[in-house]
Amino acid sequence: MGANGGVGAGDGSIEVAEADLAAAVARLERGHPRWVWSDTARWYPGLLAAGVRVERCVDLRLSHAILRHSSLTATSALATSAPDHWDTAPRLDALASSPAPAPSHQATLFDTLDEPVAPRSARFGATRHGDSRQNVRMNGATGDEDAEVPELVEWRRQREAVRGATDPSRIALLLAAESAGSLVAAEMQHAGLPWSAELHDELLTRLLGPRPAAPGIRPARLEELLASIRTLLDDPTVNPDSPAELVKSLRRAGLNVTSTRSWELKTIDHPAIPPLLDYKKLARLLTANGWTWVDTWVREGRFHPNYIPGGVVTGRWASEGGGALQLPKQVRGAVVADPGWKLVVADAAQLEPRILAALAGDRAMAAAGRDRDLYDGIVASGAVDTRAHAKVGMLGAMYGGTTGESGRMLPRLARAYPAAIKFVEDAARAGEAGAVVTTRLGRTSPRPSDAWQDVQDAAGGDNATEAARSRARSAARSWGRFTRNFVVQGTAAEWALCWIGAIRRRLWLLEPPPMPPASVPEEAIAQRARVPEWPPTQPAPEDAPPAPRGPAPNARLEQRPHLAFFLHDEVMVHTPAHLADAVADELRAAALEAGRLIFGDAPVQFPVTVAIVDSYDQAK
DNA sequence: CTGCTCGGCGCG
DNA sequence: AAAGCGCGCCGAGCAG
Repeated sequence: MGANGGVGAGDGSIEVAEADLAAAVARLERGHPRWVWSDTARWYPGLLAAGVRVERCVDLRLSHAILRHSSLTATSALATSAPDHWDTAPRLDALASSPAPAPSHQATLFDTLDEPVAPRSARFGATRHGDSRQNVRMNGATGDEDAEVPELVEWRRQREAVRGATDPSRIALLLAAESAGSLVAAEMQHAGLPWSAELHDELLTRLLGPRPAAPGIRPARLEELLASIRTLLDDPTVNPDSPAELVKSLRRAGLNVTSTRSWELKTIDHPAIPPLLDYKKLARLLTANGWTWVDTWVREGRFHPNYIPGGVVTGRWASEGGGALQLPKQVRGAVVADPGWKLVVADAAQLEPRILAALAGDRAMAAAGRDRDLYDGIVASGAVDTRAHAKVGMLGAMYGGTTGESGRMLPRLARAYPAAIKFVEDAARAGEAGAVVTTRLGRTSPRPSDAWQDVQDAAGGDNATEAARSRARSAARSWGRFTRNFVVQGTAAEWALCWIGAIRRRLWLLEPPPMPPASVPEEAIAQRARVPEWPPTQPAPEDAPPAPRGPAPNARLEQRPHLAFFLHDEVMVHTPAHLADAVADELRAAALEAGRLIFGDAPVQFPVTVAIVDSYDQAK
């Protein structure tokens, strides 16, 4: 491909220098295309760094993973073909710092108007090792050239899989939501979570004492506690950071413990236990979220974790770097809005049991959650006597708990909500039999491993030992607990993806300027906020002037209300203060939208609690 | 020295 | 309360 700098080549493609890539994407973005690329995590961070936001995309890697395993597309060419590089391609964001040259990956841009309209496409390839240029190739509608574009080939294969699916609308929605989520993930990493290193230091100093001169030196408070522990256990050298050593020391002191878990220690009455529990709590704070953590992960007032959409089998996100999804409540006071900005924190109330009610079509449970706390509603129905019982009982039903309080609640819940309980029981039975289960939108659980199957087979014969049978039963029940939970957790994750996708679109269309001009009253701004449909239906025709929708693609998203954090069923938006109320409304409206997208008119509500705060610890 | 597992604990 | 699901990260301890 020939010319540099946007000059057309003979086949209708253009090629631009890498330095011009973001500008080219920003220009094309005005036509509201759907970018189809190999991997959002590979392509989008660079665009964001250049100040370019895209409206929508297809993430072929994430979509492929769903389609490969979904029971809704099991007979598709994609699912029945041999595994290829789409199954094994690593996420490429991590390779940026790798010494090895990154493999060539392509991205293709085209419009996803339904066939038979042939897509106009642009394509750019990864920079080759030692090559500073980047290709953008604009194709005409001819199919022969398209066939050479691996992304276009894969995209067609995926479309065929969706078209032939048992329920195309479900899987299509899942792919749209997953891809929208990939955009959110990259944008949140880009914008970061507002984090005050100063407040964090104050918090650590208050709890641990001043920062030690070097890592590895215990802070003053830990030294004090250590001295007490050693004295009270009469063991001047015990290291409480070593579970094995500590358990020996405790037993030498006459304490009958089998581990050093906090919950076990709490049942022991001994003077060494309180300082030991304090020590463990503070030592955890120091190692997980202490000064080293701040030095490592907070830069210029932001924590930039790497979110990994689809990183969990159930469809939840994972994260890496800084433990973003495990931020202890202890340190959330360091998450503070910028001056003149607010944090709007929302979480879905009792999301998983509500999801179960909707999945199972359980009208009684739906009614229990209508316009109130679901667990309160379960109590009001007379099924159980306290909210705590309702909660532990429902969690046990969804996780497969059989013992204790949770197990005792199950028969009562089964009487009051037979459809819901049957639903999770059926999912468990399927797993125990080695079958797969599928979420509402079509994400399917993995098959049990060969080792699992071997254990089952070994227990099948007439001469199987009792030990083998017992092992097989145990493994079967364990996998049943997994599949039981998979349908609920996985569908909840789908709801959450739809929620954040809707939030993302709504926030972008919220009134643009970070601060309103002095002459415009704030009320007028809120009223101008408009909400189109999501997922997007038909893009504007190519030859029509694009409708004015939202700010320019290269408006800085971090200067506008934006998602700053997402934690399974909870979101945080960082917003100029004058838009906080409007943001809160959008979060609620987006939740309504997510419920309708996935469950249509099912009479199940998905309420969210919303708090407008200055720091994260002020939320709920 | 690196790389691995384990115990433990943070989150939903 | 610590059972039943899903994760990531830490230090300790061990193997190579």
